Amino acid sequence: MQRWVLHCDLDAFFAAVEQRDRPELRGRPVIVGGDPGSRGVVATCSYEARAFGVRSAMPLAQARRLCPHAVFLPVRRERYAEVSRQVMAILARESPVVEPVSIDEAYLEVAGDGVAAARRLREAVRREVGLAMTVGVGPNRLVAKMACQMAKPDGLLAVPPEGVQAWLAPQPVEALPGLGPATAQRLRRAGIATLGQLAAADPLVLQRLLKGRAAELQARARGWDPRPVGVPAPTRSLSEERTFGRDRQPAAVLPVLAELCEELGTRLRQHGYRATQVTLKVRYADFTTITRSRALPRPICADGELFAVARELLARHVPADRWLRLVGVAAAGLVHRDDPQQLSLWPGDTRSLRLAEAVDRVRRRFGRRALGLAARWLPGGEGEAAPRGGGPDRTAGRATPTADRRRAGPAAAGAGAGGGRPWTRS
DNA sequence: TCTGGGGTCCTAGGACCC
DNA sequence: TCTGGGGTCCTAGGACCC
Repeated sequence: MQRWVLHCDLDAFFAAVEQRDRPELRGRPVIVGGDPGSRGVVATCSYEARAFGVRSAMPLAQARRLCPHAVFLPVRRERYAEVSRQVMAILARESPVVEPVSIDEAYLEVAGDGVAAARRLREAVRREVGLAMTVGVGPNRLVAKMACQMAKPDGLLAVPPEGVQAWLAPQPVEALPGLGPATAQRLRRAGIATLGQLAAADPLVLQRLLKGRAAELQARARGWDPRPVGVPAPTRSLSEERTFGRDRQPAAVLPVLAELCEELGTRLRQHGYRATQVTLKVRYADFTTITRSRALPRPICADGELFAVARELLARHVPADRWLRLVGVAAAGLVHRDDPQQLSLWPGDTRSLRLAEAVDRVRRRFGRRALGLAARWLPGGEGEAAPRGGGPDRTAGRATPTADRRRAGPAAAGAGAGGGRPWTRS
């Protein structure tokens, strides 16, 4: 029996959920991403907004100029995740082989009639969740995804194996997923503009243009893609970053960096990971971005240990008088708790892991900021004067008034989903 | 116009080792 | 005087995706 790959993609997902939840928004341009006066970009916009030229990743200020009468909404990630789970559950009824790739996309493998399966899925998602989903059907992931792109919005396109080459050949090179503007420009300058030309190109010429990606991209241009469905790639890194409302100098960045390290540490421990590499990311006011990283002698996951490394990288590599618009921290070189080989390499370092997990239990009970690092780095906090080596618990009972305001403020105000004013950031 | 936040993979130079 | 060869790790940046 013929096996088919389906690529399912929810149309204008965030905006569609908002229009579904609030009927008065239907038929109107809706832009999800936040306050158009803030530093931010369009996460998703409805097709009504796209008619005005608004696109994903466009600065919100530009979107407002193009479409001033649009409704601008904040991103309600929890809500979209909930709707996403409903859709994924419908997909799982159709096939045991489902691979979600993002909040609004999944691959499926089915045996038999791929088109009939795609019709059933589209119908079920529309009826049960109230959303439009485009489905591409093909002999592999690549063809299914490209068919889906072409069928949007609210469409279904199937490309049978024998039709793949003829279907691909006339398409522009940038239609190939993974081949972006920079690579497309290089190919075009060499006279390669279509997938047919890429498929037929001299491998030696491609080697010069594309280096290590030459063979893979040429194979894909011919419709070849051996990647299996249903085998999610292991996690390689986790990160947290924040863009400030107004630029800051390094000293004023520390409280944010401390919070990011707490959030990152919590996620690492949730998934049972520890990191052997920490990277600090900084974006300067002129938008140039640097990363500075350090490999660690043993894997870590405690907030304070992450912060110590990140802070040291900041002090060493970022001049104190420069203005920053973003700071971020990433954990890589991940080792998992259950990997016996990795565990035996570092016996004896379970103590800090146990301590961090105990902190997580306290936080689940008393709130996210309990036993936090961040308080002492707030303006007016203890900052550099804080005693060293005391562990995170030393600051718990001494939160500053500033910290107390923060504790009671945004978290409480934003608690009701959709209850907060639009555009307010917590 | 003024540029989010979360990821993956590739390249390339230098250090270091045998 | 003219300066090996190969492998791995570390680090930084860039392309790309949703």
